[in-house]
Amino acid sequence: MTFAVNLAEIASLVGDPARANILSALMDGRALTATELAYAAGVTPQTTSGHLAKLTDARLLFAMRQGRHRYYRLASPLVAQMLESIMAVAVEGPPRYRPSSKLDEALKAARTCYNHLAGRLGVGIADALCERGHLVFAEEGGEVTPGGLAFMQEFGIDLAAARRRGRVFCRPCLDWSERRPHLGGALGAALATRCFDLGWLTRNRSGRALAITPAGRRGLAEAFGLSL
Amino acid sequence: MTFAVNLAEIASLVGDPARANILSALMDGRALTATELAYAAGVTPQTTSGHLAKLTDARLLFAMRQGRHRYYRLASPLVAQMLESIMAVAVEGPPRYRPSSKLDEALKAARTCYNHLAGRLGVGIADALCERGHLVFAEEGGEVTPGGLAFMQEFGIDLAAARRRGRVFCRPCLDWSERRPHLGGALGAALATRCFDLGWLTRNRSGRALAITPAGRRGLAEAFGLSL
DNA sequence: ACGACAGTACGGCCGCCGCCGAAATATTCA
DNA sequence: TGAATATTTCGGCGGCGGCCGTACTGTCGT
Repeated sequence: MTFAVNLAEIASLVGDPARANILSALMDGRALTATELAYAAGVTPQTTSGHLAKLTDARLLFAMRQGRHRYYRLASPLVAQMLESIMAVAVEGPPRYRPSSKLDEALKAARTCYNHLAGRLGVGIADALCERGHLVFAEEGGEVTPGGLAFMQEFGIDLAAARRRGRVFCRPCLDWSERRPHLGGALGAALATRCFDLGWLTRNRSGRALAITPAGRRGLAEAFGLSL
Repeated sequence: MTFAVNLAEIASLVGDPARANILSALMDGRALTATELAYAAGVTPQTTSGHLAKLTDARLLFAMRQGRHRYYRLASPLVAQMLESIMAVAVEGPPRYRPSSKLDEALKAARTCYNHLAGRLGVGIADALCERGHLVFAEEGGEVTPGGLAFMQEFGIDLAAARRRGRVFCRPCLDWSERRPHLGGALGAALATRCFDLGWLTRNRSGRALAITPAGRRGLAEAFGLSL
């Protein structure tokens, strides 16, 4: 049962609260320093250092030195996908007492998921795209229609660059707060990037929650018919 | 950080070797008794009982009494998907010494993945379907073409019943041994069931590995052009 | 060169949790 | 009813592993 051994090994790495916090903080695809992660994990830097070493050894994280800092990021989209799928199970979990903090509320509204948009915003955009026939999620995996490609192009997305990334182009990604799919993959990432470039969305400092700017409010309403 | 707490909670449940063995044994979607799972986990029934209680409390497993037996199965396809995604990360993992046992070899050749086909067999079938234009996995999620639907119908699959299941109809599922997608979702399950019904495949006792019958060898060659 | 800061080893403490043996409860079969 | 089997509960043992304090190695700025 060598496979199950590996299964347990990876899962137990995620299974520690401090490490789960670290991974969770990296879910937006950014790279953070060891000290920042120590703060996110809620333990001392020494302890964090040990955790980071374990996660890096297991190839869940990738570290790059830059001066006297060490930036850590998730090793691959596969890792982000794994964390998402665990989240999806976790929120379905036992009917426990679940006090929803203000932070959680912000996360539910709009956040990044690895590098694409999630939360009510992400699902809303996906819904709008589906409704207009730009995207088909219906019963199968997901596909962009020719009309959808044209729409994306006009929206300012470099489709050729997105395809070149080597990642899955269009992936439905189960949103753990909305329990419905939003747009992932390279296209989802490109769409998110474009929204940032347009100044429609800004990252909350130290968090995955996103804020929608006034311009974003207008733009999203016009482009996708969203009223937020 | 209430979300990360749940993340760690679920992951740590999977992170114990005994429990990972249990979950792994249930990955084929069947329901097994506590004693069978004790054997699979490699621990005594008492210990297993404790593990099963934890997994059931967390809604990873679902238990149903039947006489003096208690049958346990995965609580939902979501759980199976989570386990798959952890596996996917695990096999990409560190370049450790990985002795491939005979059992592993059998698993790599053909196995069930929750309730559809995986391993070289599963990937081979998916490839054949793609090659003939019955299925499109290329860059996006995955979709069955009209021709594919007709093929499935002719193959003896009740498409209406498959659609009614409430599950995703056609899902690409990353094969952790082949590292390429095979056919999952309700359609994948229906296809697997049909192969069993035709007597092409038989389950290995106490395991997810599958054996291909002589009739199966002929049938798979004829229907999908597979030479195994 | 020196101090400040980021990050990393080392050592010891402590608590959680998995493990089993023994025994209790439940259900079937004779 | 009584024996057999399936499963659970309880109690105690043992070890792994996370935690921090202390101390060491780099790297930057002045």
